[in-house]
Amino acid sequence: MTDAHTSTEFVIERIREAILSGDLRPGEKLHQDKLADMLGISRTPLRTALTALTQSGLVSYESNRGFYVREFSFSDVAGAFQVRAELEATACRLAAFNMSETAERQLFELVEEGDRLLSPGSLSPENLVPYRRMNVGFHTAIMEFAANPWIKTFVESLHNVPLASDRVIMWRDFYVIRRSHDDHHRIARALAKGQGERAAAIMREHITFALEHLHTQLEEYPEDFLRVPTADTRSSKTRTRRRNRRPAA
Amino acid sequence: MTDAHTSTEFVIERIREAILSGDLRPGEKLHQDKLADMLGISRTPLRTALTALTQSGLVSYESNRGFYVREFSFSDVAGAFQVRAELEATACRLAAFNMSETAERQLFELVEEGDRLLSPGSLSPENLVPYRRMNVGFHTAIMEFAANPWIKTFVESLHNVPLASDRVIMWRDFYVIRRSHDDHHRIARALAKGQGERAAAIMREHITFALEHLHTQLEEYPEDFLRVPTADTRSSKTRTRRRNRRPAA
DNA sequence: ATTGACAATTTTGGATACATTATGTGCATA
DNA sequence: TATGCACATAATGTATCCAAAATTGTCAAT
Repeated sequence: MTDAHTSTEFVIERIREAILSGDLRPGEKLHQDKLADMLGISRTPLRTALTALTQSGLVSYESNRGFYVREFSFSDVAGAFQVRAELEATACRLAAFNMSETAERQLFELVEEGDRLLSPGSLSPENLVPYRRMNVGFHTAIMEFAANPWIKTFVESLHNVPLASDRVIMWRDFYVIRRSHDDHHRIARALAKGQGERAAAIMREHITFALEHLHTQLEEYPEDFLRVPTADTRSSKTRTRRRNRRPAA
Repeated sequence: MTDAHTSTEFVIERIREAILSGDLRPGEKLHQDKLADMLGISRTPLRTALTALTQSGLVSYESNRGFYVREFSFSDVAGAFQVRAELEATACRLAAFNMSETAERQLFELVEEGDRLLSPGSLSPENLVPYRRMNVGFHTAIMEFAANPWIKTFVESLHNVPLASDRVIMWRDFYVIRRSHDDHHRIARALAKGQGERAAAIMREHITFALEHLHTQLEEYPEDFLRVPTADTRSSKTRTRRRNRRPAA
């Protein structure tokens, strides 16, 4: 199934999934004993997993107080899109210099795959996952052609921000998807022709619009999304308690 | 001394320093028992520290084989500069919208501090550290004004790439420093006037040139820098051993 | 001499036990 | 009633111990 050799690696993946899927809620305390029990392991590999997830940004940590599911404000999400737009635009600019025959073919195949999935005139539920795979593949491919590993690394870590994750697809409005896929067409063609700046511009807008659209969708259909914790989830009592205690130490 | 409350946090900092300073060489194996002994702690907090450092990119890890000081190719370093240039340019563009009175003042104070340090007409060894602090402060300040935490996060992690770290200063050629600080002047003024694009352009070149300069310096005075591991540091024997064994698993 | 198999040793990964720090409760006091 | 302190409780951080895996060394066979 997974290629995780150690239980730590296995648990990292388990918890990441639980957080991104919303099984573990933002701000929720990650109780070591309880979690270890649930997962059927001891605290040692669990703690290892949690520190790893802390570094990759999904979990927050305070010395001697423990781990929490990290909370993201909407401004964090917006910022993630902003930076992703820049990074992937840069990827386009760089990729334009490295487009081999096979690279071109790979992009066009992904684009055609998208065409097939959208050809019915709507995105059926069973095509949602394949479409997402295609989408991820397209963006990833370009970052690989850019041959700058940092871009891919950072973009991946931005996908750990819940609503900025590429697992969110705007499936409600077919026209939006169609248009988004049209961007892919143009980006692929631009790259093939070595028009790096053009590809970059389309990509930047492609991602910037995704944020804008997310924003409007959030207001119209908030129930479609996991709650974004703008307010605090913990009781105000606990919070003041904490504030008062900390400075003493 | 440090504000590390746990020995894990303390050890993370110790090891990071050791790696960035070159005490621990790229590719070197991080032996758990030995390291724990040296640091006077048990393996548990050490392992925690190592997984944390793995995620932040300074250490590499293979299941059941252990931790190694991560090796960076020159192309990694170049890529780090490239991405940093884009990120900090973006920071400039964003910061231009958020320039408060105090923000302006803060920038100009840093610039003036630089003027003072450079006024003798050369950068004396005892001024090297203050200059570095000023430099870091300047770049950090702009990223903070940009109000997008991701930028700062990623740039910080790029500073973990040995030669891309801001602890490397090109002190040999005073004109280069002077010119670099002149960029700071212009960036500060541009931001103060709300000229985001201009500031971004200067910043991009500011960092792009730093890479170019590093490159020439590396060729002229390689002994000034810690060895960049283009070739492998481990014995070829160990390496073939590994290659042959792995596929069996 | 080289290769391959096997045992011995070392090293890593995980579980448990212990120490330390935070949290919560109750009581005394103002 | 509210506040502050002391103690009890619970949770985290670290050390130690055991199990599993990898590395090393030995030896026979070719």
